Amino acid sequence: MAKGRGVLSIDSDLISTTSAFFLHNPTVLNSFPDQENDIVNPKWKQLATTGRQTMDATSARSPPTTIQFPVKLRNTNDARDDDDDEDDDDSSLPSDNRRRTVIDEMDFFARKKHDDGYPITNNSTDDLKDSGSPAGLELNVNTGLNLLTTNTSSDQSMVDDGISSNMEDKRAKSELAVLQAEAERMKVENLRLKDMLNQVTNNYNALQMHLVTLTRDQKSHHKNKQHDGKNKNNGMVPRQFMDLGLFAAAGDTDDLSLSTSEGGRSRDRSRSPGNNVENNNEDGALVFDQDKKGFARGADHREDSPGQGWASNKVARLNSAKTIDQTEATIRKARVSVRARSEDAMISDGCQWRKYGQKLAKGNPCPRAYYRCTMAAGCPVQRCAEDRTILITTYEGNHNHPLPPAAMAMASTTSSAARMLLSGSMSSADGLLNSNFLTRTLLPCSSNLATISASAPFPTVTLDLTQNPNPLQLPKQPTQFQFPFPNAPQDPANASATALLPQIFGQALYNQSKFSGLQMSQDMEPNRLGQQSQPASQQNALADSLAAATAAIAADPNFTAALAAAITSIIGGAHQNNINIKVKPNPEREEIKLGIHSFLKFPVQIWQSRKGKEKRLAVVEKGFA
DNA sequence: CGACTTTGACCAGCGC
DNA sequence: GCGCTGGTCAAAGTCG
Repeated sequence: MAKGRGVLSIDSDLISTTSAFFLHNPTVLNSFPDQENDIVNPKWKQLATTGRQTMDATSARSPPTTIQFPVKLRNTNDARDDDDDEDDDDSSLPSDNRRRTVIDEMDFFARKKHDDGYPITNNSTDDLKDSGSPAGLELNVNTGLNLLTTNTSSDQSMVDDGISSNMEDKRAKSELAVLQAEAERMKVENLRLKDMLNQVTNNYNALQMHLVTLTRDQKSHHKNKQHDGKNKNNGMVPRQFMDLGLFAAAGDTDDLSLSTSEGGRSRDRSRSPGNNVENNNEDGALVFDQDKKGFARGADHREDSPGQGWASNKVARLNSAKTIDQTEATIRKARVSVRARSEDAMISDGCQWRKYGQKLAKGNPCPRAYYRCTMAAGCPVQRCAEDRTILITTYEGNHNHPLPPAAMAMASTTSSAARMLLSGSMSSADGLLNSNFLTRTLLPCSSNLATISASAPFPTVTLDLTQNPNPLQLPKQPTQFQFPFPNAPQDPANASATALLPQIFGQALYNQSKFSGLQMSQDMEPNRLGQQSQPASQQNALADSLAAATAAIAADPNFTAALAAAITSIIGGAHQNNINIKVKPNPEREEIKLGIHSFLKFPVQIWQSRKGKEKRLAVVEKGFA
């Protein structure tokens, strides 16, 4: 199996047989020929140890130590020797039959440069120049795709038989078209399923609301008989629209007076996913307070049309206001808690903080200090710190003023985390479920870094900068996202675990991009991160995502159709994460770059070993410094 | 003297 | 209703 080299390597056969890329062809795992002889570049090896994971499709059997997916490019003369191609060791190869001539390879890729009709140039990134980018992250991804198909005749014919490139192009184009159609079909189906899910969810909510209404109505009538008609609004209680979960739990109009406080604090958010509305409501959803004849939310009681009567036709307006206020209030109350080891009283994050209070929290010998940002009047960002050794800094709100560069990092971090949290808690009706999901999937590679609290008074993201991987936190992410890390022992469970990936990795990637700030936070205090102190923390995140994607693909051959979206997402995430992905030759392999190709929506570089017949594709991203 | 910290008082929310 | 707690205010103290 391939030892990682830290380069996204795709079986170069796919270059010549683009059609194989998405075909659900029988898996032909690419055994990397020189796995034993291939000396890993020390630097790359280091990168691999930082969390780079093998993306080799064979990882399930024998987790590779890196994500590199070295794929040999079959010698066109090897068409008849497919079975023997697995033995790629350059030195061991019979020179005549196994070694692709350099000319062939050069021609192969050179054609891309000059042939407009080359099938894999369907996207517009072929203008990518060789990464003159600074020596930064080398992201080598072993896609683990079964890109090598049994149909290698095209490759062979292309070179050996002298068939014109036009025919090959036509064939490849047609196959590409088929694949694109397939991808489109799956996309449509995915959307359809999504709609179905939404519809089911809506129906569920509607039914639940209806049930609550009926129950409440029944109880209200019963109450009215006993309490002098104290409550006149029993027929339609607006709160049920606002706070379905609470309302269902309360089920009594007499409790409405408590809704302001109860809704925000006392209810257990983790009660059930079905009470998802409650989750949102707790942190800002409007709650009708009958005693006050108006709306209040959580802690602050913001009057909205006091005394206004309620009727069913107010629902739309109410929902609209609810959405706005939810967003506003949740943004205001979302908290980002940063844990870091520090001897100082507070983290120097570039902002000016003024202490305005200090309390001794019960049961905690360490005082809790309250700070207020003094860079601008009314800046809502506050933080408190406690504990002697571990400084817990809780940020709440967003700065309402320009920040100095020094403060940008933390501000960005917390802001990103807060947004992530909000997106997780508000964009979905899953409530707690969603939060948990976020925690596990959004942070597949950093679950030990960040946790999301759904039970706290306010939605809180905790960024833990103090720890090495913490066993007390999420049960070792791996149940969903573990991939063989370099030097990590083989874990057969991974094979089955990867089966779950197709369902989640996409969103994980998407969410991870939102969570870039968390990764930034790692970089902010590299010395406090133990194992994560290496500068490749971001790379790790991306590598995990890549690993997830590729492992997912590897786990399910039928999933190859998602490759385009997957890697596009990855690269997209890289953009958002501002991660510099670059590729450079592997000196150990004496590689030469053959060219740059557009592939999918991202450019790839093609590298070839000078001596061997191997080629590798490297996903390359440029433009980041 | 201004900025900042300290610290006790105050207030509101929450639980019992 | 009462007490506890968290959060805030503001006066007094400290420091440069």
